[in-house]
Amino acid sequence: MNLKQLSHMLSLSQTTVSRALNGYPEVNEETRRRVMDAAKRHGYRPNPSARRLATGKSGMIGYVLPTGNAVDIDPHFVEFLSGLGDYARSHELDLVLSPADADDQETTYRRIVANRQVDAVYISSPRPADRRLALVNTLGIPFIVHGRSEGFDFDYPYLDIDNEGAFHEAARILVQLGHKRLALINGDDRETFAIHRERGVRRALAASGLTLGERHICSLTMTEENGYRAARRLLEQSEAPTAIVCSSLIMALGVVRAVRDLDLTIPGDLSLVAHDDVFPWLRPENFPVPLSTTRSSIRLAGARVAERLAARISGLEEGARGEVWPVDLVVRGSVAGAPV
Amino acid sequence: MNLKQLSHMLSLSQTTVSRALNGYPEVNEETRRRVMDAAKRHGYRPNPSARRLATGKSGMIGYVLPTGNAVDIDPHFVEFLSGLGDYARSHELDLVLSPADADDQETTYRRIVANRQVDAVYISSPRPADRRLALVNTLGIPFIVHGRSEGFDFDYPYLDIDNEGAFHEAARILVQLGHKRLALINGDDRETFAIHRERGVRRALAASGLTLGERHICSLTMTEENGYRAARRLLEQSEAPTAIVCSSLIMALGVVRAVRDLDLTIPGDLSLVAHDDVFPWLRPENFPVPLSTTRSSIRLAGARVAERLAARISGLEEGARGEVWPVDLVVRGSVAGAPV
DNA sequence: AGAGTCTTCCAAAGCGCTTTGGGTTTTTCG
DNA sequence: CGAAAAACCCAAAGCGCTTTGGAAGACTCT
Repeated sequence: MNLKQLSHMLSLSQTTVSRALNGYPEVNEETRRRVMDAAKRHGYRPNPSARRLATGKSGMIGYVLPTGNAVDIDPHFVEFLSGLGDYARSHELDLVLSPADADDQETTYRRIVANRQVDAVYISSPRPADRRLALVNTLGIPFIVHGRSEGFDFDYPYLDIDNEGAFHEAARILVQLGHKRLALINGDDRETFAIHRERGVRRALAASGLTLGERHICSLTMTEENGYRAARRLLEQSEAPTAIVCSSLIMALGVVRAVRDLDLTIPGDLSLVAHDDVFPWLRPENFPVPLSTTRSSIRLAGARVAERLAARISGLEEGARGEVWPVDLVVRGSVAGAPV
Repeated sequence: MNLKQLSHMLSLSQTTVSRALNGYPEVNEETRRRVMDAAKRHGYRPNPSARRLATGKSGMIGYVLPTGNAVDIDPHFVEFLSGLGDYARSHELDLVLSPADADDQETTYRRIVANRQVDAVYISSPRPADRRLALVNTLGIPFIVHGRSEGFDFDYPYLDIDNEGAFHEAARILVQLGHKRLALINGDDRETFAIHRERGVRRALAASGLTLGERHICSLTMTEENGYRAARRLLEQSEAPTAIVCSSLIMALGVVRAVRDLDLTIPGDLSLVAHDDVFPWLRPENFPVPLSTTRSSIRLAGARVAERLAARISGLEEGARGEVWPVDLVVRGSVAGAPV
């Protein structure tokens, strides 16, 4: 059932039927009703390929997926996706993942824009002066960044959590509890979120005249193994920290294991706070010692990004509005006063 | 730069240029070279929307993503995606995720097929007599199932691992080590993989005249917390198992925690084997006691599914070939003889 | 040399929709 | 009551590609 058949069936022109269906004003309400009705009754759905060719709009949002043999997709991605998908579903938006060589994403961005494959894109895990941002900005496709970049002379729309504030707060509490030697187990410090977190910790320490020593900071991809290694390295040195702030729950698993291997205890010998993105399958309250966390649902972020993307596509949102979400600090058993 | 311009520029008809570019035989090799050359030089890329409208092919593969407020996307998904994306990239295939109400995926399948949005789809986490399978089969779109269903009177193409064999082997080893009371902590037993795993364990036990008691089997979604709960329930009963076979590494985390809470040890009091899908961020050899596993890379499966999907799209693969991958049993420190 | 066969190319007809640029009616209003 | 303005509808021209159905010329074969 296509437009031609439908319009013939109604003894109307394709123009009128099309207009009626798309809500244009120059059609009699009575006629519109007739058309809508017939369309529904016959299950008419405009062919998206045709519509696309005619309008250039695809009704899809895009994401360039960095791939490669040595490239691992962040497990956070799937949670973000849950939220995104949840919103997208209710608005009949599809998501197209365009896999790209992790070292050359530009080609792919250019392709999907040139081909008008998607109406908007989102960018995640941005770095300072991230080239993807500059690119997408000049290409002129609607976009939203999940996270933040830095060092651009233009503004851009983004959704981020207050990483600096969260880690500032976590560190502040620890300092208040008497800890003088804090350590930070961070994610890859080429990414902005990690930089912000470090900044937050440093600022909290500085407020009490403390510093974050070179040997008290680790930046690694967020795996259990790296958490373990970092913790071993930190805890086996002479000036071992009495508190650790950790960028991920998965790394925290490794920290806990290291602490055990070293016959230390939490929170007796070490206080631990980690960031929790809220995975359904791993919850901080279920750690051997309930884990204090800075918490922010990455899933909600996904839904919000989708929402804003949809708004930008339909022209409801304009400009370069940045949105920063506050982060909860949830104190559980893993923090205590500094050992004497 | 479109076809019209290019062909005008070459003083050829659009027909000829199109044919030259798409490798049709009825064009002079000399001419073809000229065309190809000019196309490359001017960076001509056929408009996919137009091509789509004309051919009905989209160059994309689809996946219907079950979503909903209470629906969590399996963290395995992201690993599978890594593999899929890795292959897709090298073949300029995009993946479109169509979010659907988890309770009504049929509508979405019908839509993407009717709209010819994708050239093929894959289906994951199938259940026995899975309706999606029957649907997709009648709709006539190329597809591949990752996993297996059961109870259909038609064959279908799939890629699965030998879940039954893997768990049979794991249980067999444990029995050989003298264990008489085995337990199984399984995933959601409405899914085929879980059924197969249970079958494997039962078969191994039966071979030695043992059985898997009602109280020695748990089927839950694969979270750390559920692993913990299941283990507690199993280990606190009178006829506590001396060995557990567990369907996921994430659940195994919970098992380990439970064992500790109960002041038991692995492998002294309990032997443990889990299935490992090979996550980059959580490795069995890094468990407190290195974990024995049945191992199969879900990422490789993703790549293979993409490969076969591509083959089916281009007509290189036909029929309903099923492919079952063997699973490695990797024995590490977490298994030992049954306690006396 | 004429008939038949390849080879090489083309004009034009789709694919199914949106949108432009008018035409008719009908309504409004001085 | 006649003219200007709305209201309503249509034919046809795209969007950019693929593919059908030939046509023209070059080659082969008897």
